[in-house]
Amino acid sequence: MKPNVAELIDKIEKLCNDGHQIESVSVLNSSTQEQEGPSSHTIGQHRTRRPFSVDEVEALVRTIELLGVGRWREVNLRTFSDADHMTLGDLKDKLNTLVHTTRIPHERRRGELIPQELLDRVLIAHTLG
DNA sequence: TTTAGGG
DNA sequence: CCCTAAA
Repeated sequence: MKPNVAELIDKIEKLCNDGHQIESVSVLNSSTQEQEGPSSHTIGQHRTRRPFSVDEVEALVRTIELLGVGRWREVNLRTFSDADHMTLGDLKDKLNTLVHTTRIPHERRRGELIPQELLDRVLIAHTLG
């Protein structure tokens, strides 16, 4: 039988984190603050790049599985409520890139649930590199 | 204001 | 990430 989500997530945490586990699906400002710095997200014509951490991707996919595709507003509130630098568009864009980088052929109409296949592939991708 | 797509 | 027509 193929490994379930819980196992994959657990494996990821052990490989990527140094012990900072997660409890629920919510954003955690772990040590993925990158090299930007506190004042990086300041003004400017455009926001600076902000790579999603593995935890953020995990939280995003899990929440989408729960609510369905297209409910970015809800996803944002449920999972990235405190992440001010996260916009609804960022969430939408992230799902698009994930689906494409993992090469998952799948119609993502509004309200449709993201298959666990996505989470699996995403986590595996992050695990193997 | 949020969705949904293209830029 | 940004821009923005539609809803």
